Parts: sequence; C-alpha cells; structure tokens
Amino acid sequence: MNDRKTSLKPTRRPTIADVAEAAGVSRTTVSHALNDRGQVDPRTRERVKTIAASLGYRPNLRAQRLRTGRSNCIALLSSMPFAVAGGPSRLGFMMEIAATATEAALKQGLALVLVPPMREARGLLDELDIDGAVIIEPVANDPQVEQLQRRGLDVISIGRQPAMSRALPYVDLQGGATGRLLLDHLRHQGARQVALLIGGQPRHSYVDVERTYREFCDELGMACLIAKADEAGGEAAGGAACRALLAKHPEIDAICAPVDAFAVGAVAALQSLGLSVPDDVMVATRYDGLRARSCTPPLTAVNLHLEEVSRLAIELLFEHISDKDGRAVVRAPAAELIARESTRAG
Amino acid sequence: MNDRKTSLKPTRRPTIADVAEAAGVSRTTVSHALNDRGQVDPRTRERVKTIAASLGYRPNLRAQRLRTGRSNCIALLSSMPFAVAGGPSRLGFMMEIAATATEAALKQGLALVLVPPMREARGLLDELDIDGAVIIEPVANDPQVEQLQRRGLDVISIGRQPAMSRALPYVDLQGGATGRLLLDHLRHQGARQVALLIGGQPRHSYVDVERTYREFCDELGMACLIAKADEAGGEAAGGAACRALLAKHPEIDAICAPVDAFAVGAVAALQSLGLSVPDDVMVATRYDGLRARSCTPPLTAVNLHLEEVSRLAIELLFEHISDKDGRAVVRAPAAELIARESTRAG
DNA sequence: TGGTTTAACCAAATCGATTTGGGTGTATAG
DNA sequence: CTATACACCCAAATCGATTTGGTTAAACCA
Repeated sequence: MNDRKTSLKPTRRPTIADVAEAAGVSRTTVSHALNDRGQVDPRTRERVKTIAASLGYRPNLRAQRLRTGRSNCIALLSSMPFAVAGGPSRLGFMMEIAATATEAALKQGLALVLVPPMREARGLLDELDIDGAVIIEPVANDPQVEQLQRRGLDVISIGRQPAMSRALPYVDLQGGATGRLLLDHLRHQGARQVALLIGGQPRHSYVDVERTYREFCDELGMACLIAKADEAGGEAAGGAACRALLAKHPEIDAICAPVDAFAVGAVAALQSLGLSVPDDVMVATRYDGLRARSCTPPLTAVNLHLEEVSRLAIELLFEHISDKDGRAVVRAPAAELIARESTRAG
Repeated sequence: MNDRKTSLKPTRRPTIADVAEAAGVSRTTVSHALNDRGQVDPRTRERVKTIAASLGYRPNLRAQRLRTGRSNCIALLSSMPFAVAGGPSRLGFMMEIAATATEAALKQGLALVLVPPMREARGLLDELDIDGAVIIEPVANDPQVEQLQRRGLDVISIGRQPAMSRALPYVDLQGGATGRLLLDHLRHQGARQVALLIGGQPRHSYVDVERTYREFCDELGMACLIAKADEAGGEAAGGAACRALLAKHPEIDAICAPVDAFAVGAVAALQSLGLSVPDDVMVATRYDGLRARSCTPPLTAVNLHLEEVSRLAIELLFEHISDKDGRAVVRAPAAELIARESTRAG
C-alpha cells in the first residue's frame, strides 16, 4: 500500500484535486479555469493553467465522459453484407470512407471506430460507447439502424435510407446522376442494348439507378433488361445473374453493374462464356475500388469523391450530435466518369 | 423538470439503482448477481438477472470504465508518413490491416479506433481513451510510441521496432525472408544487376531487407547498389531516387523496392526515361495493394497474409493488456510471391 | 453451551471529473 | 447609509457503476 510513495513506476497521474491543492484553490475553480468557464480571476486562471501544465495534468477522459454524458466517439458501419463489403478483398467502399472519415472525425475531436460487416457485430454493437454513427447505404428498416436508434443515438447515412417515412439525415450520393453518367457513356461507346445488374435489397442507390435506367431505356426505345442478384452471394451471384441474363437476351452488348463485386463476377461469367470484354459485351461499374482496377480488363467506373463524401458525413453527424438541429440532407459533389478498357469502343 | 415523468421520449435508461429497487436488494447485490461475482443466493441471482433483463438494464459503459479503469478500446496507428500511407490513395497497408484487425478486436470485446497519419494526430493522440495500441512498422525512437508509453499504455508493433534496447512486443514480419523471395524471383527471371530502393528512416523492414540484399549480392558476386529515398516524398521521391540510380548505374536491369509508393514512382521514372518495364528493367515491390495492382504494368509483389498478421497483432496486444505477461514476439506466416507483368522474363 | 465459520446481504467509499447552489467581499446605485 | 449587483470563489451533489468493509443469522464444532 505505502509503496505508492516509494515505488518509482506508478507515480499516480495527477487529478484535478492535485492541481487544486497545488494551486491553493478548489476543484471547482480548477475546472472552471481550465475549461474557460465560470468566473475566475484572469490571474488565477493563468496560474491554475500553469500549475496544471507543470504537473502534467490531463483530465481523466472516463470521468469526464461519465459526467458529461458524451463519449466523443462515433462508429462507422456498413450495411452491405460480408460478401460484398468484406471478405477476401475487404478494401472496398467502407474502408475508403473509413480512411478519410477517420481523419475528419479526429479533427472534430471524435474518435471513429469501425464496425465491419460481420455476424457477431449485432451483439457487440450495444457494447460500443459512442455518441452516434454513420451507416453506409442502409436498407429500409435496417436492423443496425434500429438497434442504434433504440439506444437514442444519432445516426446519419451515406446514401439515403429508402422508403422510410422519416429517413435518416443523409449525404445524397445522387445515384441517379451517377447512373446516367455510366449509361450515357455506354451508349456513347456504341452500346445498343444495355442491361442493368443490381442487388436485390431495398437500397436507395438501386432505386435511383433503376429509375434512371428506365428513363434511359424509354428515351432510346431500348428494351429494359434488369437482373437482380443477391448481395450476400458476392461475385458469384453477380456472375450467375449475368449468365442468366445473357442466356435469355443474347443481344445484350453492355452491362451496367453498380456493385463492383457484381461487375467483376459478370466479367468472369462473360469470359467463361467465351465472350470478350469489351468487344462483345462492355461492362461498367460504379465504385472505383481495388476490384474495378485490378479486374482484367480494368473496369470503367466512377469517381464518387469519397473523401469529400466522408468529410460531409462526419460534418453532418457532428451537427446532429452537438446542435441537435443539423441539416437533413447534404449533397455529395458530382461524380466523374473514369473510362477504362472494359468499355472501350469496339 | 417534472416532464421527466410525463414526456414520452427520454424515458431515462434504467440504472443499477433501479434494478436494485425493483428487486428489493442493494446495488451491491445487483452488481454481484449480474457479474457472477461475490456470494449471492442462486435464486436471488436469477431473480435479479430476470428483473434486470425485463427492465432492459444495460450497465453504463462510462461509469463502468471510470470505476474499472479500462476502456475496452485500442488504437491502430501507422508510423509511415502521410505521403506513403495516406494521401490520394489511402487504401494501403494500414487500411488493409485495419479491416481485419477491427474484426479481431471486436471479437475480443475491444473497439478499434484508427489514427491515420496526419499532422494533427500528435495532439489528438492524448485525447483518445484507449487501453493500448498497435503501431505499424515504427521507426527507432518513434515519437508516437513514446507518447503512448508515457501514458502508461500497452503498445505492440507490427514489424519489429529497430535498434531499441528493449523493443516493443511485435509481430515478426520476417522482412528478410520476404526480401529473399523477391530477390530470388528477380534473379530467376533473368536479372543480372538488381538494385535496392528503400526508405531512409530506421525502419526494421529496411534493415532486414538490406541485410538480405547484401548477402544476396555477396553470394552472386553482384554489385551492391542501394538507394534510399525520403518516405515523406512519396512516389516522387521514389522516382527521383530511381533516376539517380540509373544515371550512375545504367547496367541495372531490376529494382527491388519494398515500399509500394517508391516502386510505382520508379516505374514512372523508368518509363519517362524511355525504358520499358519489364523488358529493360524489372520492378518488384513488397506490399500487394492498390498501387501495385493498378500500376501499368501491374507489379510483382508479395502476399504478406495481412489478415493473419492483424489477427496475431490484436491477440498479442490483448495478451499484454489483460495478462500483463504476453509473448514478446509472434511470427507472421510465410509470405508468398505474386508474380506479375513487371517482372516477366524478357 | 459458547465460539467459530460461512452464506447472504448491504451501506458507504470510490473512480475523477462537472455542475449546482450558495457564500463572501467590494463596487455602484438610490 | 442601506440595497443591489457583481466578481470571485468554494463545498457538496452528481454521473453510475464496482469494491471495501462490514453486519446478521444460521450452521457447525467441540
């Protein structure tokens, strides 16, 4: 017990009480002085600050949090199942957002914890001490969102949450415009029959792109060929859907597959059918990640400006956490096409 | 004030005191019952648990942490400067490790927060409420490591911390063996004069690979050509070092550049000199990330099994946090070569 | 029967901050 | 010369758990 004083190592970290004693004032005054609150003589304030610094005082974060009720910590979740967002090539959308979001969060004094898509996450989600969360492209009635909201946490999404009476505050990814970018490009490269390959879940980006696709087909008098694959099936599901599509409609000469896993699966399926990409069928996808770039041939994709998107998302969440009166929507910057070999004009 | 009772939303979350009251026992007994500690009548224990569940009681994490002194939170840091680990293509080493480490950590009940390479990180590092940290390839006397250790936190590294009297506990990346893999491959592909391009910082993987390279040169009677580039300079620095190297030693027909940013920079430099990769000069790198794969031509690299590495790292840190008697070293699985176009035999 | 264990439980201290609700003493107004 | 305001400061309550140091009563032992 008394080795507290004699032992060298543990030198108990100074608390606010130590500072108070050293400065000859009360703990209250120390707290006020250090936080620039309350009424404290400027000279006293300065003295307290000096003494605190010389003692190497740093407030205990846990105590601070217990008292203030804030954790200064937020979570980033993906609603995409493991096969698309996680798995062998985990470096997708989520991690790209995580990389910049982390930085933006730290600048606001928030630590960001990742919650990867995994089965066990459900139970662990309640164990996280966070003030709020950003969720990527949630589906309608997303269970993770509900779980977080039950805890009374602020949640915002990247991509609108579809079909909810009161959607989460969100960063608008403008799926329609992005889809149009891809479709126009395909047509411009000479495609006559473009098919759409999307996921089966009620995700807003699919709704957006599907509407845009229908408009596109209408305008051009093109047949509307839509296939839906199960996201949980990953690349394989994309491949299967692509096969089925081509079996029925051999006239297809371009596929727009926003989900990169599906696009890569489609390319593999086409090649296994003896078809050449892009000469027989062009393929374009939305997310310009590792999958798109390291595909053979490299896939035409879109620059979504995810750095900016994640910055906006953190900003938006921060508004809601602190002001309690943040914006409902924030628009992402316009996307730009990145043309690659997979859509090279024949 | 009294709208506490009438208003619908805020329904104050039940505390241990509420459970105690409902069960007609003391807070102590509730705590003991729920945590399977102390001496409590099995029937009482069961009753308390039931009541707690029915009230929807969940312990307040902040209070728990203040009392127990643990945060169940760890940080992941990169010691690499922004230009290599961050920047336009942030999806490097660190994020790949983050993706799997996060999952491994969550399974141990630990949340993982990312600390990206950024200037402001220094000040923010002290604001993080964490129990320990994993740092990727620290340099000798790494300031971030020192900062964390001053706080009395457990720190382990991925890749040994070089030249320290007492290195951090670490996951051994076996830089020597990995280097040998690349060098042997280059020679096998017909290289006669291999040069080494590494970073200037005292990083252990460089030390390892440099030693291996010297042995390799000795064995083959090959000239020992080593260039060091400034990590902070990123791809440009790699390019410049490569140019300098070739100006002096035009006989070079292969470059081994473990840092992917340097390798990509070297390729660009070579091509701007009118040299072909791989026909005139082959290039191989260590980390098989986005840069290596989307380079033209794609770079030969090495599968470091980072999923396994990060799992091991989290395990190691967990040992040190809880047991206070964890292992000092853990060996990463052997790396495997991934041959690509950049080293195709002429 | 008197003394010691042991099971079951609890009141209060504790962690380290912030916040509430005063308590002084001095200046200003009436 | 008394009110009122204000600047400055503090003791104690508070956040919600865990832990310490008991008390009580029944069981056990010689």
